[in-house]
Amino acid sequence: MSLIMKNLTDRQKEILDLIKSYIGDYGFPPTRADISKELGFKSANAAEQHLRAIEKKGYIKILSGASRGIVLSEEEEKGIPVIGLVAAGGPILAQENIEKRIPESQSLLSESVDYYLRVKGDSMVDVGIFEEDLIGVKKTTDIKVGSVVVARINDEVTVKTLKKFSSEEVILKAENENYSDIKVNPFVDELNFEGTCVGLLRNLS
Amino acid sequence: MSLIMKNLTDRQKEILDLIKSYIGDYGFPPTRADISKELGFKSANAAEQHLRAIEKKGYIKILSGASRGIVLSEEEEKGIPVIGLVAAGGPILAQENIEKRIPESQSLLSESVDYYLRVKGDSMVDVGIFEEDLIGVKKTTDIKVGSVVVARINDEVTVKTLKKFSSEEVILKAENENYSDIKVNPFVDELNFEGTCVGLLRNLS
DNA sequence: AAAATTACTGTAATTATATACAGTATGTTA
DNA sequence: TAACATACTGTATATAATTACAGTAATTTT
Repeated sequence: MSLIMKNLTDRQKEILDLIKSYIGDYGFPPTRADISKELGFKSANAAEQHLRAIEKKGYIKILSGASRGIVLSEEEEKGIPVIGLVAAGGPILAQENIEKRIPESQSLLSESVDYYLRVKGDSMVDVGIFEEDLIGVKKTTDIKVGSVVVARINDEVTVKTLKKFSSEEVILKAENENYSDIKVNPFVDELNFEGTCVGLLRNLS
Repeated sequence: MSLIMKNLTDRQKEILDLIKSYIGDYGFPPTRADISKELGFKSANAAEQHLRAIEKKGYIKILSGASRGIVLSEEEEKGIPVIGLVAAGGPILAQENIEKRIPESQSLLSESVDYYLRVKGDSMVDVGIFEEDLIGVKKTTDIKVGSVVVARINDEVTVKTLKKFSSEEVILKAENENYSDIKVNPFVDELNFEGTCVGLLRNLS
């Protein structure tokens, strides 16, 4: 079972995914018959019951009487969270850190973005990452040397280029000549990689 | 009448807008009855006839037999065009220049973007605009000194900071010490402002 | 001046859709 | 072990929705 859709059964998740994909294809939600046809149910009521169950768990809202009246719940369409300042101690994606949400950008950035992080400071200006820019972060533990990473050193979140990564030493490079490299000994300091920077968004004007 | 919706009558445009706004509110298109109620028609057939007319003009597709089967046509939801290289001579938004389209980003960039332009060269690196970045351009003739503008000088499109703007001389500044300012005499050279840069998008990884 | 388009009202029929009720079977929780 | 949740089939019905047909009236195009 998925970690995100903890409450939903596999079948229910399958139906929720179908609804989303149907909306993507047609621009409106499926009927009970559409769902049944797609999943091979012989009775439209199978779909109905699943929908009720999914609604009960809060993932959709069924508008009574309206045809195709399936509304994805807030959480489902809230979009990608934008993280401003990260409170010390908690996880980055904690509710208190979420500044707002940006509707899913689809093909906007080629790789999928888990959240946007508002950049503080000018330590990355040489690679064109400026203060107040939003960097698109993909959560991954698969970190590569040379890529821009979001790292957490003793509860402090920082964005830097990964220069060296070995069991004895990790070097994080600031892309600004006024800053020096950060050398971390994983045995001394607590170091976690939150993700890789896969894109950037800037609001001018 | 609007310039963009040239074919549609005011009433038809009103209905098309209603459809879009309804979809925005509910996540699915309205029924004929919904449209009629909203616009005060006493017969659902009034909506039907309008829909047929709008379909005939190519702005929507009506899926026969399907409830709420109104599909916005390609053009209506294609999204914001991405411009790669601009062919000399023609308008920036000419079909041949459109590389792809990005689904409307809504609140992504605070101001509305008319098109994205892929940046060539490194003349703007000092303000964090790198080669291959996409800058969000808003078409406007209301150009301000100090802002990053998209200008066309004798058929060549360039992105620069507007440094000076007077009837005798226009200075466009490259944000890179290796480049010198471009001084344009509007009487000698043909100069057009295509728009202002209101945002930036970058794909890393 | 005729034909077509726009912009509706009104009626009605067919079909599309939601949804209740009655079951069956299996697995899970209290 | 009883109650509940999951995962369906099958039948039926009210209502939601599309959509055809018949008009009226004003405006626009040919």
